[in-house]
Amino acid sequence: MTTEFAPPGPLDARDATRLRVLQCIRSAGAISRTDIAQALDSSPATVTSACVALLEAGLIREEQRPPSENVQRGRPRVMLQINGDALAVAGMKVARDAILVMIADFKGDEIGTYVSPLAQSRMSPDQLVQEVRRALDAACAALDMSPDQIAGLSLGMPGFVNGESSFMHWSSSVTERNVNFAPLFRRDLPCPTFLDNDANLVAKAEHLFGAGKGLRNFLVVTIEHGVGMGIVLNGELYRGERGCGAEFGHMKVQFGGALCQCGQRGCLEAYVGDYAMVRDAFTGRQVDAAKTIQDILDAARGGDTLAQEVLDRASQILGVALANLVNLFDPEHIVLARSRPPFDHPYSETLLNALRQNTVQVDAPLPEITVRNLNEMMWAKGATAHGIEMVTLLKLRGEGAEDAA
Amino acid sequence: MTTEFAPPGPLDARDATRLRVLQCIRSAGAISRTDIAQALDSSPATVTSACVALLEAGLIREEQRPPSENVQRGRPRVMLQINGDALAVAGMKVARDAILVMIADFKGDEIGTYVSPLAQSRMSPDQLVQEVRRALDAACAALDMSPDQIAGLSLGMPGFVNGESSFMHWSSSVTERNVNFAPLFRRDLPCPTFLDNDANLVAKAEHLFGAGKGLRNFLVVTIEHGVGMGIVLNGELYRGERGCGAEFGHMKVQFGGALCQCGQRGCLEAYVGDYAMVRDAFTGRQVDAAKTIQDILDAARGGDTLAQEVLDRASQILGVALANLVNLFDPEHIVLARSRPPFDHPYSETLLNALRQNTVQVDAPLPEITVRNLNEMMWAKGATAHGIEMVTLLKLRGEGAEDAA
DNA sequence: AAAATTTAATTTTCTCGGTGAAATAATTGT
DNA sequence: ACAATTATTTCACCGAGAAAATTAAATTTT
Repeated sequence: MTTEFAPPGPLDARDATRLRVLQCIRSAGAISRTDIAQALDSSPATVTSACVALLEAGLIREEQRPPSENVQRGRPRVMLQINGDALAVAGMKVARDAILVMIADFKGDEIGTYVSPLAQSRMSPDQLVQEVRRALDAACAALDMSPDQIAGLSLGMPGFVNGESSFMHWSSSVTERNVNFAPLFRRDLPCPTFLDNDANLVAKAEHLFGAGKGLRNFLVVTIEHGVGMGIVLNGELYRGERGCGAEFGHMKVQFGGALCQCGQRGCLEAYVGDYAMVRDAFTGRQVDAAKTIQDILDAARGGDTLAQEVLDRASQILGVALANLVNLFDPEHIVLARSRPPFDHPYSETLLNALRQNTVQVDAPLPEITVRNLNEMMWAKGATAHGIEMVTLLKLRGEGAEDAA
Repeated sequence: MTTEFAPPGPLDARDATRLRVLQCIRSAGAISRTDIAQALDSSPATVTSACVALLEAGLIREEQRPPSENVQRGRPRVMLQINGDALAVAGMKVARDAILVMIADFKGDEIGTYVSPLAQSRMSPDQLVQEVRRALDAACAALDMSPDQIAGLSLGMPGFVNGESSFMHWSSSVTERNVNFAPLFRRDLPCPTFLDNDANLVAKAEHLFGAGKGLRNFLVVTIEHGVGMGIVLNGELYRGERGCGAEFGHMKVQFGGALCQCGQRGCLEAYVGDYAMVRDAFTGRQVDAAKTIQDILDAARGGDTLAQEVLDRASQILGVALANLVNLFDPEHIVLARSRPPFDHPYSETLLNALRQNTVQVDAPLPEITVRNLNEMMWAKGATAHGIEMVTLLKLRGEGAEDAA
């Protein structure tokens, strides 16, 4: 077992082909060599040799009994599929009060989840890495696994992060700025570890497994306490020049508008983030307990005019902001991802109207909008998707190295 | 002389290396084979063979007298440079009252310009192509050239255009919607002709020859009658899924705000476009003649408070809108391109302040902002840049085909 | 049931772009 | 003139991918 946790660099031509074949199999679920060749527009010979390598590496396997559905003449196709048992990865999300952990197999299927509570919501880098270690060990223990079985760990974190170098410019979870986490990970964690912005990871998950499968240009907008975004352009995650783009939550939608937690005014987040809506809906009222978004939804359903107004305004503002994204990026698809509590019907209706009314008018139809009501674990699941991708690259490079040795 | 005007498709590996070498030479101005090999991280042998092909095709040439500056021991390097005389391209911009033409050599240097007046600002597709033909012939005549000498024509047009297929969804210059210009070009024009959005072409020019040279992520914002944008991401022009993105001018900056020429409210353009500023500065006044932006600038300098306010507000709004772009794209660089009349000092100051105050705070410095005061011909020049790129691709593919024949 | 047919996958042979090593070219320094 | 140095070219080779031929595994026909 190697101990080199270098970030996966560019692949040579051969490994790139193997990766393409692997991704083709992954996105198809089960597919024959012939169909892979057709899908990738390459020769059967190339596919065969790539599959030999992937089979030897244990990353894929042949389906044993094709249920002989549509029986054809000729030699039957052998279906290939991802070998889920090949390895396991851990995906984690640093939230305010806990680290959320999901362990997934190589297929992306959940093996189990775990919530590791945090004493404070802000920590030093060292403390954070220790907490990650603790979370990993506890999750493995709870799932009856050994940490050795984890082939890679992907960590999602709010803030400005350069995912390629594991360098964090700033995060609300960390007391320091400008921290290079790579050496800390190497020192304290038993497996290759990758860091990225949390919304980027959700986008990656949608790209690999979700609504963005196979798409080249799409956006994932996360709406929770704050508002985040992941951008996939030309089939790749777009991170910006310094890893601090995609700050949809801080797009200014009103001059001198509502105060945002970032200290500026008029940010989208200051209108549609959970904290902002709670603030607006309960300002100046006698409130006996801490209120949440759920209380607003309940109040609105119960006929509370102010609550209804707050929801309505938020929907409208979000719709206009999304229209801005459509006008700028012209994406194929937008995924609105939210954990608890889910988007409501009236919410979506107002939103879609505002969207339609504020996009530039073309004959072509609007991009599709998918609303995803998930649970908190969507963040950790996003991280597993990224982890699987990273570990795959390591594996391919690793196998290549073995050949050479 | 071939007559196949097929759009340049993807290149094979060999032509791709030749193209990389050519671009390396172009961006360096003059460079030796050894340095090219180093810059492209490839072997000297590869560079040699690519250069042989490029020299044979006449696209580059060896510099005759290296002025023996820093004399070194050993065999002196032979400097290679683009052969400007290799070919000429025409760049055109469809403006409201004229087609602006620039003829440039293969180096990108201007051979000459020409303005071909238009009777109407909106035409049928056929009429437009005829006008283009007329403009080409007239420009060539004026510059003492034959249209046969033009290796390619690139046409910039406002509106939603798919640059890869020459399909126009909509343009303010054309009376019809959803027109495929490719067959019209083939029918009526004597050389390969390419269509794209005008702002995209300015971005291309900045990328090849201007402030964006060598950059991977940058934006070009054009501010004139309307507001446009070209986006370069990962070193390539980003056009969106359907070719109707980058509509920065129609980003909503105010709910229910000022009326835009697109019919919607609150668009950036409705605050900072020329027409909007003129409208704001002279509404409700006794005006004796048609006013222009220049009149506002003059009035403001002369102490006119309303004019000053209009300028100030436009600067501030543009600054906030640019901050949104920075927050979303995190670019290396933003070019503000404008022809007549130039940005003023106070304009830029207010703008930069608004920009600073509305970008997400990171330790990393803001992207650089270049203000470009150009003349009307910047649009046509942008088109020549694109034309050069397209014709280069044709040439490379063409030479390959000749080899085969 | 054997042979023919059909489709899938593998093996073989070949092509071609790129590379390293060796050769050649064009200088300066002694 | 000759050695040293650096740039470029030539040449033999490698390796990834492709076309063609072969083998494999089924069904259909006879």
